[in-house]
Amino acid sequence: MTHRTAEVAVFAGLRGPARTFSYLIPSGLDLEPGHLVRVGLGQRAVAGVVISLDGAVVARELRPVDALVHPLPLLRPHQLALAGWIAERYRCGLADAVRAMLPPALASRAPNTKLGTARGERTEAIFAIAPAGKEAMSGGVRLGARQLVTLRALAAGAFTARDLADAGGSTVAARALARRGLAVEGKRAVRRIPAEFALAEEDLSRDAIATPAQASALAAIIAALGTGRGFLLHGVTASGKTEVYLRAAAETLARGEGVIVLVPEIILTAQVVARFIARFGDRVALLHSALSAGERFDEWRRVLDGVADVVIGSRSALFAPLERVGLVVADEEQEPSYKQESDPRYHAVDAALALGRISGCAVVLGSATPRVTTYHAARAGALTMLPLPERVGELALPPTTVVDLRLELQSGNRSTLSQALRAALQHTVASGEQAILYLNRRGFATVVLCRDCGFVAKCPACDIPYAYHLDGSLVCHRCGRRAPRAPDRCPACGSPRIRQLGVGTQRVEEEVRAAVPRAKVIRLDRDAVRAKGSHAAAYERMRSGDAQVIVGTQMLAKGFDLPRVTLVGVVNADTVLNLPDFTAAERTFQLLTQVLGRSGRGAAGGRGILQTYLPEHYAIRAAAAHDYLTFAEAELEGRRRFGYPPFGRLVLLSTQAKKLETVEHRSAELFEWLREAAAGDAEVLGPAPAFAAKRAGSYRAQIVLRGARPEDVLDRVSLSDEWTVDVDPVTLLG
DNA sequence: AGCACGCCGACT
DNA sequence: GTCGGCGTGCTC
Repeated sequence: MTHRTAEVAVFAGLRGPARTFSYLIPSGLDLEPGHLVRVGLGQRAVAGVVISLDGAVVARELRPVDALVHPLPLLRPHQLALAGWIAERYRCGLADAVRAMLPPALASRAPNTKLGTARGERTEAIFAIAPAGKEAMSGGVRLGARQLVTLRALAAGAFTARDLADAGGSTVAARALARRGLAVEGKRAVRRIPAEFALAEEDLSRDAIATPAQASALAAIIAALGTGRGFLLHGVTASGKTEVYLRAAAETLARGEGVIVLVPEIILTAQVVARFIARFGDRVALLHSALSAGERFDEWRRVLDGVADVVIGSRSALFAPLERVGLVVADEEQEPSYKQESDPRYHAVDAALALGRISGCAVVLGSATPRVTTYHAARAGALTMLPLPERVGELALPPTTVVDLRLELQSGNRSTLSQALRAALQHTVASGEQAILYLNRRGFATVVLCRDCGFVAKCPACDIPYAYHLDGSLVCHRCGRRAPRAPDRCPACGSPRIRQLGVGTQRVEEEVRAAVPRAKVIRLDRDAVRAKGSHAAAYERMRSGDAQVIVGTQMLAKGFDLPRVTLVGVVNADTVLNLPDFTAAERTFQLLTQVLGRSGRGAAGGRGILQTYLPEHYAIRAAAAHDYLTFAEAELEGRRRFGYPPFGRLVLLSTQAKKLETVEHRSAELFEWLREAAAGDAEVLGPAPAFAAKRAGSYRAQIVLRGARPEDVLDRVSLSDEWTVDVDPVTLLG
């Protein structure tokens, strides 16, 4: 071989699936996989990462690599191996997988990317008054007004830019003072930890002594460090999973290996994050999507430099460049947000298990309500089951009543609150306790409906019913389109008997206010939470006892650890259950369990009330009985019957176009190709309109492959980029 | 993303 | 006869 070549994933913003390009390695340039390089692409110079060496089938003139951007590889060998697994499993380009492993600031189309040279720690300027400055204050030296204010602030003990600004001074003035010898300037390392992660004192005391179940779970995990073993830490709410994570992490660090902790929605699990920061301090790097590009880069850089070796974040934190990974934790492993819904469409928990096989790290999946696929794997021995059966401090799970809404309706109660729920609410408030009322609007939005002809006001672009808002306006919850006023006569038949029907948080809130007029009621839903920090504010109002009842949607299900809540009411337990999706029952059970877990976290105990039109359904009965095993058995039986995961795997192919005809033609054509290509290896289901068949003016259709290795079928057809491919989708509702 | 090539309307 | 619309297609 005369010339060495490098396969390079380029960050050029190319449309379509990310591709790699081959380049010659100039002699004398010592390239390794993972190196960041600059290469020419067309007219431009772009950044890219070397993925492999000497893999090119040289069938053309190759251009040479221009230069090495950073002397050290940015991706560790285990990361490149994981990228390979992702590309293979999810049928995406290797370049896509590699791009997901680098901070966006690096992997974007920055033309002349330079890697920041800082050692990973940011610094801020700090100032102090000099002796000459003190003399100057007593007069004699001419000072501008701003400088004088700044000098006084320094004399009063201010030293950061923030202090100076608060006092009316500025860093500019302080620098000027420093140049004149009246002040001194210095630097200090700064870690910007967002305020919501600041540690509450009680978090420290909660790191309690391990229970026997915690101790044996911990021992099993520690014994498995380095073996690549996967675990399911199956513990009910408040059973102390976080403490197990913390101790396993400490042991891993003691062995000189790094730890990755995945959390679903960082803001909602701030307690977990706060406890890790409390325990491990500056060794913690936070990586999640709410950070700015710069912050994210800084945290990533701290990991690369080895300054931080505990990484906490949402799914992409799995790709942190730790030199050695000893332990990966995925908290709340059932959360669908672990699936990335853009390329590469990986599932972070499945990818974590793959990383375990690649690097030998132990992988701990934690959940009170694991996916039945995970539970099945644990029962079959692919994962080790670690049960944490009791709530720490012997808190009882709240006894829960199922209310049959059909009977309520028959007895003439047309309110959204059943007699039982109303009475419980009144009793709770009268006893000085607190209540959470949960409702799921999805699939159950307030619609405007004509009582005479059945006309429903719909969004013209999406063909789904408009949601009625209390101010009289109509809003499409898919595309955001608004109609300022609901019609007062039916556009179809002219009847005036057209009005809203259904349940929204606003309506529940009103009925709650009517039921308990003396209570303070907070509403928390997507509309109410838009203002930043209102989630935390609502939590604080409940925690302080300022409010007694909170009414809201999904976002109540997590993180609300309120000891004075003794009643959780679910206004409509079965809305998710009615969705046409293979995970509908599982999501329902998970949601109900999570919401019920908000009740009875204090000494006063608690109870739950589930309102439903399907009181016999196993998901609802099992949730009320806090019986995961019964739920899982029933659910797995159903999955087995229909070949759904874990008994078969799925690939979701979806497409969209402006014209219905285009979509229909395109999907019929692909369906036929797939049928031939599948050759019995997989079932081809469809083509069908997507659940949201029309969205933002486009029609959508989908085809589902179901089988043992359905993605293999894709290798035998050529898919145009009009199709998106989702291997192991977490929902088929798209 | 850029920047080519490429085939149809109103202009010097 | 030419300038230019942006519709596919390629970039190692």
